[in-house]
Amino acid sequence: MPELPEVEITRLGLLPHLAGQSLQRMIFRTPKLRYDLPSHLPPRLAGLTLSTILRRGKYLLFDFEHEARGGWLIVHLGMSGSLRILPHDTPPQKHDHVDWVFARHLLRFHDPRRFGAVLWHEGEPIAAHPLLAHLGIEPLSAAFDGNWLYKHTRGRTTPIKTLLMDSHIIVGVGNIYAAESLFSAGISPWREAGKISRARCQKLATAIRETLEKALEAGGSTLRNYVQSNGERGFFQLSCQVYGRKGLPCLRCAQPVLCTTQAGRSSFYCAHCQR
DNA sequence: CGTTACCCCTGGAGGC
DNA sequence: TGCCTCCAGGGGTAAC
Repeated sequence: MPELPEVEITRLGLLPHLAGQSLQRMIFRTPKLRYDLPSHLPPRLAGLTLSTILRRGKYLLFDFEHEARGGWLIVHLGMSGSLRILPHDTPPQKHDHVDWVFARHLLRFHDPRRFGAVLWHEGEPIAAHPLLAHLGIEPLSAAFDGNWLYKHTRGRTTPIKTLLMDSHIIVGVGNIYAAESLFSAGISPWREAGKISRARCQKLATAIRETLEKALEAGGSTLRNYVQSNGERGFFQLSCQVYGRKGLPCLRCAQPVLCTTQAGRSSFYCAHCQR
């Protein structure tokens, strides 16, 4: 479910409630998500204070840096994961896999499909973690623009959509926002990445940035409702131009939106508007 | 090295 | 109502 904007909104939602709080204990109800849980989270994590939460791609990085015995809690939401702040006595429900009991709040990880990841990292800079070390550029960073995209697509024969979703090149762009960005830029998801002109790379880079920022903006409005004792907070739904609209008229030209499969993922696009 | 196939899971939708 | 099949927004890993 979550792409970069949803993960960032999660980070912003958690931060004011957890920063500066000490972790009292952890509760595991599931032996493993993507990775084994207890073996990856040392009990001595309890007692540490959370200083801040960072994000790299779709990974949330909880900074428990504290004198000599600190480290980082790494959380990835996978396809269906979510993190919520809850009152201490909230009974767990189905698929509530992990609790971090802080002094004032409970942080709870919920993930029906269990593709999420929870890991602990210490002893080296967080950027050195094997899952983070080879991640690509942040699409909202100043360094990401048309020139960067042009340079890094040269020589690539893979379809542009596949490249956009490759986290070793660009992080955070998932299936929905890849489709929406390509529609916005008028580029076919099947276009060979290395053959896209500099001008169109510029257009695409802008489209990616604007698509993500628009989603962030939409999510920002839900922040004040972040703390809920029950029910689904639910991720905001960005209204999609092409994603999920197979067979429906293109909102630009009214031709039916197509859906094909690329690298095992569905690709929605308009063959008339996207070349 | 670049690219692709497969796999980890559950739940919801739609067909019969 | 029930059973079956297919599909889902991620991403690491193995294999070519």
